[in-house]
Amino acid sequence: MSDTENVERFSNVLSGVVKLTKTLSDGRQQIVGLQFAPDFLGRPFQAESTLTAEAATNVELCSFPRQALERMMKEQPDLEHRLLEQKLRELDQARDWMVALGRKTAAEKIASFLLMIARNIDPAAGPELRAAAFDLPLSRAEIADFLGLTIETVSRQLTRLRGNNVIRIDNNRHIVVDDLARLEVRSGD
Amino acid sequence: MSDTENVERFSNVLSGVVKLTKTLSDGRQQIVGLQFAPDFLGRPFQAESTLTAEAATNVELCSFPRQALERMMKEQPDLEHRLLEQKLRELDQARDWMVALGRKTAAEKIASFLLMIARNIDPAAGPELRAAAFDLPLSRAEIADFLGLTIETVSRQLTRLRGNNVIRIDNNRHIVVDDLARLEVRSGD
DNA sequence: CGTTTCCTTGAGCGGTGTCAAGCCGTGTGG
DNA sequence: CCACACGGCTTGACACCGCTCAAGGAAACG
Repeated sequence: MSDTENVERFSNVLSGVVKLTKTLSDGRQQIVGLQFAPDFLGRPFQAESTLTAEAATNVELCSFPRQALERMMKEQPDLEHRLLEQKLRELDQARDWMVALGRKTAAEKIASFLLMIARNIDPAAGPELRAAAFDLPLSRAEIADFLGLTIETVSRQLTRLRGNNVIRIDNNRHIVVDDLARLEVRSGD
Repeated sequence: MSDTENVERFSNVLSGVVKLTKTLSDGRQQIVGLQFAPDFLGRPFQAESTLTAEAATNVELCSFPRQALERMMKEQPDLEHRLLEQKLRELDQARDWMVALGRKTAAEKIASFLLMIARNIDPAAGPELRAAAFDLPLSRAEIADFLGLTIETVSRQLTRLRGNNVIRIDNNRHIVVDDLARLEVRSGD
């Protein structure tokens, strides 16, 4: 399952990573959100703005039509409350990335991105893990679209982190971070 | 009233513009949201992330403590629903700006910013107005923090738009746009 | 007046983009 | 099994946009 998803439906992400993309008329793209399990997926109450949801990895979804959701919310106010909390979290995340996009250097963006993946990819991991190993859910091109960079800059910055022994890279996708604190230092926060 | 506001309280913006700012440890700042009348202001259900709300212009607020809001929401589910819709709009706006921050040039950022102000500053104006005149609610430094640029770049791009007769500038703050379509062409969307 | 703050303008530099070449792993067909 | 093509990634050379640093103008205010 790595196709574009219809946003007129709603889903829970059971496993995998879904990317939310916006595209300018001349083709420039920006990934504006990543949804990990067990996030909720969809935008109720309005015609969607020009937003595309696409699987970034193999994804398992629990999906149902818009009307079903809105009916369920009427019957069960608790559901609307949980939806609100999820959307508030997404808003916080979006604003964190705005700082990265607007004010961080390429090196800081890459470090922040790796940290964010390390902390989200394993749902079981607590907030205070010291090391991490994971497969990148995005290609270099997708990372570039997420960070507002080019493929080449992403590649150069990853090579640089490897050269400084902050990360190891296997198969272009698998990343090992022995000391997350060293990444954090470079994330600019 | 142009002071920092306590985010442990909640408010309706009755008039004026409030800016939401995030700051990195070394002082770099990014404005992550602008709230116009009649927007709602505040972040329920959780310790606030590091977000500062500050009046950008003279502002009138209708403010009340956190607990009052959460009590009112329990009693009146409709309120929680309206809050959800507002937060969904804020999320859409945040994602629009992520595209601007990540993928637009300085010139496009400035054009997009002016368009956005023109459309929000007068709550009465419909979506299809052809011309606009308004006072910028932000200083050059604040515009820079909003667009991920420097003061100098903001100034140069505004001068350039004036040189091309797309806008007129009085008193450094008052902007006149005779043809919004010409701005839209330069906004990159 | 002088001072301050905000803004503009210029000169030069650097980080990131652009363009181009080549590498590596994988799949495909002979 | 090899030859080849292909996509994803890396690396290098160079250009340019936007940043840095610096000087000075304009308006507000003492």
